[in-house]
Amino acid sequence: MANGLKLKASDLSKQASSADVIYDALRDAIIRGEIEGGEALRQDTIAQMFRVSRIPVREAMQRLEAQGLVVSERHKGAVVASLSADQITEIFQFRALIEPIVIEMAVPLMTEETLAEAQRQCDAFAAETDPMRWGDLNRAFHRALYKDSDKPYFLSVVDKTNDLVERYVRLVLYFVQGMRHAVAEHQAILDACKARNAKLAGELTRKHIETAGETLVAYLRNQKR
Amino acid sequence: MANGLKLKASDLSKQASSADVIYDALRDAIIRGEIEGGEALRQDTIAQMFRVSRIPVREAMQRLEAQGLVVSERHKGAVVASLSADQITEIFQFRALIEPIVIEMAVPLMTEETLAEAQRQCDAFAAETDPMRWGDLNRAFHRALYKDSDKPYFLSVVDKTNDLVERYVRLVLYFVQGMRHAVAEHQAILDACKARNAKLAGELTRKHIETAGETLVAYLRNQKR
DNA sequence: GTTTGCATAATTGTATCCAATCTACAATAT
DNA sequence: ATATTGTAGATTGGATACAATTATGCAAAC
Repeated sequence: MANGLKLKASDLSKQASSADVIYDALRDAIIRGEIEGGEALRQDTIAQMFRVSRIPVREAMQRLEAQGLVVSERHKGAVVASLSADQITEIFQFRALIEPIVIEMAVPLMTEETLAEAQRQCDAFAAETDPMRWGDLNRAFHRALYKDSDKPYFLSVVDKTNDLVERYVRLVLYFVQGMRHAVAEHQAILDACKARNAKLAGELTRKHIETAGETLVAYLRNQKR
Repeated sequence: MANGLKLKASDLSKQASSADVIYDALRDAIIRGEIEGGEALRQDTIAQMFRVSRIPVREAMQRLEAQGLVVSERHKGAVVASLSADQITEIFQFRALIEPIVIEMAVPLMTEETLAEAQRQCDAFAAETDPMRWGDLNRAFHRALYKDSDKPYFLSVVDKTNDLVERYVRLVLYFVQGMRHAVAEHQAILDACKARNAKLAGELTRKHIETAGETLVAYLRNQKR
C-alpha cells in the first residue's frame, strides 16, 4: 500500500471494463475540478478520447448520474452537476454529523501502523508545495483515519459524500484558508487519535468540517456578487 | 399525492427512457424481495421481458450496481446482492444514527397537512390485511415524517439506505413482530411529532430502528442454523 | 432589429451484430 | 478413479448502424 504501485482496489478484485476506466477517469476529473460544474459531457467526444464507442461511455455516465456527479436530460445531454450554496451547506452538515462518528468508532481499533501512516500523510500534506496535490493529500489523510473503523457502509457513504464536494473543498485549500489552518487541525485530530481519545478526535473532526464548510460557503457567497 | 394516480416524480420531470423504466422495475422487484438475493439477472432474459435490446438493460444494471443492489462480475453476469448479518447490522446502526436526526430537523417544519397525512398512513398501515402491502405502507409512513425536513441530501441517503434493507425489513413485519408492535411505535413517534417534541420523536425513531434491527438480525441468525 | 419558420446538423436512444470470455460436459491421459 | 484438456453453448462487452429528438443557422416576414 505504501509502495510506488498505483493500483486501485478494483483492479485487483476484478478486471476493469472500459466503462470502469471511463467512470474512474471522469469521476476523478470532476472531483478535481478539471471539468467545471455545468460543463457538457458529450458522449461522442468522450468516446473518441478513450478510443471506444459510446456504449461504455453511457454506462459510465449512468453511474456518475446515480452518484449525483452529473445530471442528464433526455436528448439534451449530460452536464457536470453544480451545487448551490444551500446544497453545499447541507452536505457539510451531513459530513459534520457522520464523520465524527466514524472516527470515534475507528480510534479504538486504530493500529500503530495506521497512526504512522496518518502522520506520514499529515506531514506530506504540510510539506507539499504543489497546490494541485493538496486535495488528494487532504483526502488521503482523512481516509487513513477512518479506515480502521471496520464499517464499510459508513465508509462508502463518507466517500460518496466527499466526492460531491471535493471540488469545493479544494477551493478552501487553495484560496481561503491557505491550508496552514487545515494542517494544524489535522495534527490536532491525529494527536487525539494517538492518545486514544475518541470523543476528542470526533469533536475536533466535527469542528474541522464545520469550519471548512462555513469558510467555503462564505467564500462562495462573496464570489457570487 | 393522495389521489389514485401512480405517477413517480421522474415521470413528471422528464420523459422516461427504457433504461429508466427497467431500473425502476428491477429496483422495486429487488426491494420487494420478488427477486431473491443471489438470484442471477440475465441481460437477455430481462431484455426480452421488456421487449427491448440489452443496451438499456445494461444501463439500468449499472445504476443498480452503483447503488449496491446488485453485484456483477465481468463475463459472469449480475446477481442480486445479498447482505450478511454483519452488513445488515451496520446498516441498521447507520439508520439509527441518521433517521432520528432527520426527524428532529423535520418536526419544527411539519405542516398540519403532513401530520394528517402521516396519521392516514399510520392508520392505513394498521388496517391493512394484505401482508404484501405492509412494506410499502411502513415505508410511506416514515417518508411522510421525514419529508418536511427540507434536507434533500439527507433524504436521498436515507432512501438509498432503506432500499438496501427493505427486503429484510419486510421479514420483520411478516414473521417476527407481527407488525402490531410496529404500529404502536409508529403512533408514538407521530404523537411526539404532533406535540412538536423533536427530541422525543428522534429518540423514539432511534429505538424503533434499533429494535427492528436487533429483532431482524436475531431472526436471521436463527434461520441460518 | 427582432421574430418566425424551416432545413440541416448534432446529439442522444436503441437495435443488431460480432468478439471475448466463461461454463459445462465430454474425451483423453495418468 | 482422478486430473487434464478440449470443445460447444451460453453470456457478457463492445462496435456499428439507424431512428428519434433537439439544437443551430439562415432566410423571410413583421
